[in-house]
Amino acid sequence: MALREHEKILELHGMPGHLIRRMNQIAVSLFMDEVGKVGFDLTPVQYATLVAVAENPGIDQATVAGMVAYDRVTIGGVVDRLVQKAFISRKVSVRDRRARELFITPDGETAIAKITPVVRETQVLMLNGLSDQEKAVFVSLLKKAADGANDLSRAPLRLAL
Amino acid sequence: MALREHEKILELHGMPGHLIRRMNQIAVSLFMDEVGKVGFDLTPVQYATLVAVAENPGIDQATVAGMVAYDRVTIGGVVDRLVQKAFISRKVSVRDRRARELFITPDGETAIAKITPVVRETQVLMLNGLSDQEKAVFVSLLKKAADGANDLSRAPLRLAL
DNA sequence: AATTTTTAGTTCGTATACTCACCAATAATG
DNA sequence: CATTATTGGTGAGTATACGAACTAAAAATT
Repeated sequence: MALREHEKILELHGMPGHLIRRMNQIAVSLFMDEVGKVGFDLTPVQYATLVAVAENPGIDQATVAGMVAYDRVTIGGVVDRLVQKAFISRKVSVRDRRARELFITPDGETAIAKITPVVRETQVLMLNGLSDQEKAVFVSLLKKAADGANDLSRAPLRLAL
Repeated sequence: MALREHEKILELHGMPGHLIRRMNQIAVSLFMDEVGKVGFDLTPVQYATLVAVAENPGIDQATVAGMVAYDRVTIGGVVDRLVQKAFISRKVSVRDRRARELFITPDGETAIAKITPVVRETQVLMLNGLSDQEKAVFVSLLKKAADGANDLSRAPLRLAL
């Protein structure tokens, strides 16, 4: 490789923020690969949104955004693409004409059924550097950390009462 | 809130992939806030790139990309913005006319000096849901997991020999 | 009931974070 | 030494992931 005489190990590589970003890259990359292998072109965000709609028929976009911890704008775009793929349908609510009610379609149900087992496998695969015991500890700390710092996020998780 | 009668807790919320994404959101959000407070508008990626260039004067873009685990295209854009902010300079290499040698400017040095302490504090803040001992365990598992799955990433970490 | 405030969704703008395809230049191979 | 393969950087295209500002509609307040 060119021009590589004087590299140093950066402090960066021990920082949780940097490591978390790398893990996120790995998780997204793996997700796309594995889901692609079974014939679907779906991102992690699209999958999360699809599941949230499937489990809560008629849910509106803002509530979905809260459930999966995204902002409204991003979810708007994600829903656009899921509608285009015919995995969900969207219609103006009669009760609140500002809101759009979301429903899963038969194609969407099929996609979830086919993809979900792959997603579960992916969750294990992405931690294949850790032992089973370490995996358990890691996930529990991850959960604790995410909950503890939830309010620091721009798009905090918001579950209904 | 509207339309929120029938929400369920999603399986999603226990999945490492989802939790990692949320932690990443939190980390980025916190970084921007804290760095903004001391008067700088710099993203985590821009900071990582800036540090890599500062520690390795004359480094080319592809090598920087490997060091911070990004793809070449993204780093190209990041470097564009850092050059525009006058934090780094870019010139065509004499040894390899394809490559661009990157150097930090005095303004860039100042920025690093001012920002680095804030970044270190941020790393602790984002884990404030964990005890000191848990923080240590978490970071070490994070490192192990990221190294173990490095090859699964689209933009794996590549350190020089 | 009229006004104010809040909320759902979208549009616009910016910055990652990639893929694919391409060009120019270097390195490797016969 | 000529050809092939690889590499550094960029352009085009897609999908997050936000902030700010806007419209329309509903909720809260006076």
